[in-house]
Amino acid sequence: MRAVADRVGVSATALYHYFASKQDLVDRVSRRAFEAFDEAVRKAAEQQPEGSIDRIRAIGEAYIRFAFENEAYFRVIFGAEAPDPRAIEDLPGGGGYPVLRQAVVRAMESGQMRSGDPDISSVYLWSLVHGLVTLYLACRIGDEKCQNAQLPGDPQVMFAAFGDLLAHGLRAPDPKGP
Amino acid sequence: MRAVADRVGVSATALYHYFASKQDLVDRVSRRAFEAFDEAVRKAAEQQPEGSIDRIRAIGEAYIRFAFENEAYFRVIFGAEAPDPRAIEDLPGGGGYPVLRQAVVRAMESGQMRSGDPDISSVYLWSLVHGLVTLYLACRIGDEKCQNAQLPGDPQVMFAAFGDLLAHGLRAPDPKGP
DNA sequence: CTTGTTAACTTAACGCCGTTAAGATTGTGA
DNA sequence: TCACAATCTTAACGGCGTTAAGTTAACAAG
Repeated sequence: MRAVADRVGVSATALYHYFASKQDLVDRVSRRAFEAFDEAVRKAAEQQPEGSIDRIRAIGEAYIRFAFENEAYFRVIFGAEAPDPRAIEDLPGGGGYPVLRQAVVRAMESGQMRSGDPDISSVYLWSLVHGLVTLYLACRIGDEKCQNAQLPGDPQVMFAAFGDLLAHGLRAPDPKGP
Repeated sequence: MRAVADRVGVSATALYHYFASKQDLVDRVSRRAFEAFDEAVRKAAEQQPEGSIDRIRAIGEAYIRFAFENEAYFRVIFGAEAPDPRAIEDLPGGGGYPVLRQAVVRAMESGQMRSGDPDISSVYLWSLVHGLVTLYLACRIGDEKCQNAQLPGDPQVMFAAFGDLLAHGLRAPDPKGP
């Protein structure tokens, strides 16, 4: 609080006229973070045709881009400093999930994506990208410090490398045909 | 430190004969957490045949199980309170990655998994499961508080629901055949 | 048995933190 | 002009991680 107050040029206690507590201040910053995050994902999605796989890819890329260009924001959103977990759904944008889900539904309707429960597929994609981001933030895969230095250091590159697995799965094709 | 000291029945400053600082204490606890995590994943893997898809599935299930049965440990391992990110690779077990990678290599050799860069496939799986866990820890998907209450509240169930997507991918099969 | 040494532990205190209490200053509408 | 609310200040409280200095217990060497 004292540091924030200094930056604003005010005494620390003055902040308590605007924020009930430090947690309240953090919560309100994190709400802004959610808005920025949601906007970034939404804008990226809109630049690709509805119902396309490209749109889903663009959402994933925007997710990753935002996380690394606004690492502090991303940590506020999904880190341990975040407010009560349950609150996330109440925040603007719902963590980007609704945009993704909508894109998945449309892609299924257009026939570009295999149809099924859109929530399962959406959470699948969401988990994959979110996990990729948090692993890269936690572990710096591909760094010289890392035992897997042969891996791409750029999560976007890694995400691109996922393309084939995402599209066709991990299982070896049945030699007798599907 | 004072709380820990109370639990041990000792004054807070006495701890500084065993730990250089609070961070040092946390680091040493987190090293234990890594060991427990690695052991849980390794044991689960060993109960399934080498080179099988089941072994890979078991690793994923163990990852999820550990995270939820030892949530505090998991947060220490992957949370923001963790020590310097780069250190993760130096810790025992490497966050479970080597076990997974080995299982993937074997599954490719046995022909059960489509062959390719084992690191890409391993990080793919790792990201998926890790993301699933962190999303469930952060957002409690499927809670009554959540807008997606129709989703399974149990991450293991969700993971099981991923099976088909993992195996065959998201893309609609080409009507003209592969 | 004494003595010196070392490990284990204590109390007192420092500086920092979030926060509260009480009062001062300032601008505004009647 | 005066009351009032908004805005901001200083002083201080209790809690934190941590340091300094001193005390106690155990034990090997003479």
